[in-house]
Amino acid sequence: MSRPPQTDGRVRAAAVALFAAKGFHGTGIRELADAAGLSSATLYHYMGTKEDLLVEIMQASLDRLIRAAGQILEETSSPVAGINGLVQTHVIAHALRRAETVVVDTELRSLSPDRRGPVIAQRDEYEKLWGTVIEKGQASGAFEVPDLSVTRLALLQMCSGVANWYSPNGRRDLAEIAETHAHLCLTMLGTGPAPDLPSADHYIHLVADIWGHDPIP
Amino acid sequence: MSRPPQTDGRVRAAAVALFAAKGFHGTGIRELADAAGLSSATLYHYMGTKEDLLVEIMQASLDRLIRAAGQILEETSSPVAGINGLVQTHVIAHALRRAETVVVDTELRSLSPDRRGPVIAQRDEYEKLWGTVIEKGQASGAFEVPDLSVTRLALLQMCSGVANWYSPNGRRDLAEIAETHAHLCLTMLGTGPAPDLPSADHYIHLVADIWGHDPIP
DNA sequence: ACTAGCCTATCGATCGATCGATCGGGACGT
DNA sequence: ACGTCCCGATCGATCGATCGATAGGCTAGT
Repeated sequence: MSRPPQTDGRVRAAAVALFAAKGFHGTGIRELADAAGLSSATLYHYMGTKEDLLVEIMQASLDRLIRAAGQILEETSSPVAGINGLVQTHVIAHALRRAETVVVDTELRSLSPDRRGPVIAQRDEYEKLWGTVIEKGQASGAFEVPDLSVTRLALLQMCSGVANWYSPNGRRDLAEIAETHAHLCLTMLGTGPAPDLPSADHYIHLVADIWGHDPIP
Repeated sequence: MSRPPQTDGRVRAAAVALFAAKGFHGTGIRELADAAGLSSATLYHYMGTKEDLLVEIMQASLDRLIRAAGQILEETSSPVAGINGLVQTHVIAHALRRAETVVVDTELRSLSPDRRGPVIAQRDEYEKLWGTVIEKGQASGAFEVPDLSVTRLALLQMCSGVANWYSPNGRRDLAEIAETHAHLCLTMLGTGPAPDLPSADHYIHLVADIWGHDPIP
């Protein structure tokens, strides 16, 4: 049932973990090779340059976020339900795959200028999905926000922070954390209590479908 | 009026800027020496190791945040006014001194384990000030939050994010941004409209007093 | 069935460059 | 003469990356 560990995947998994823990420039290729169970020479059979590997990791992660958001926006109609889904999914992904999301959130500055553009474009594409929903909520009177883009940035930043402190062994369980964030965000947007929203479990399954079910958190 | 550029300050300023822009491990000491207008050998006349320099920068920054927060908590009585002050000051400091705050927020992982403890303790001390105010607000019925520590983390993360995108040449001016964040935070905490809070200018002056008035933002 | 040719996966050795850090000594003010 | 400030030269270590070589497996031709 569970996939046998392919070398290519081992390299990427090791890189995600190390880049998240010690930073891109703080991780040497020998260290990376050791973690993947290879020599540093063999590493280059599975990747281009070290920067290529970083770009692939970031783009794959952003691609999953964008796909998840698109799926949510298809299955919801109201802005309230949309934000609820975006927030919970974002929080759950940042908790269960905190290594790769931390890399996306912290290593943009490690990219050379010519590699940075496409990654930033992908990030902007994702953030634009949030902006659109917030704007619709504002237009329909469901939300009441003082400033659209400041609010969008504040929401995203707040939800991304989960990756910095979530622990699977922690006091609170994931569904609780996701729902708390959704509640905080919707309150911040000025909505009253919202009925009939999907439970956190729904979004946990959605994340598992897109990111894979492996118990790596 | 303005202080003549002291070499020691030039070194620290250059380090803050470079560490923020390229990361600690992404900044070489020759690069740092160039930016400070010195040789790499002379650099060591003004600092210990490169890691010593990083620790000093982080501790100085956290010390200022703690002093600012302490000053605010002295001059306010209600939790609403307290959070308003903490949020606005945090936002303004993260905007006007975004380089040093970015270093604090992103380079903890670059510290060796024995240097990390004291810095984390300082960060925890600062965050505890927020936690105490939130707790008092919850106890007095001024706030209505689903989870004290998740809320504290969400608030802090959201306000720190300003350092990632603020630009002095941007569309919105700083007072506007700070007040928007205060409004979002207080709404999130479930308070109604709060009268008689100090304007953002008050906190801009407070930040200038503690961080210095230099136009380096 | 045997083999020649090719592809994938792997490694030890090593490349030039850069890393953080140190040395001995010069210049200058007091 | 002593302390402060400064640097060129250089240290050993490590960096990211490439080299040539080897072992094994698959395929095609005979």
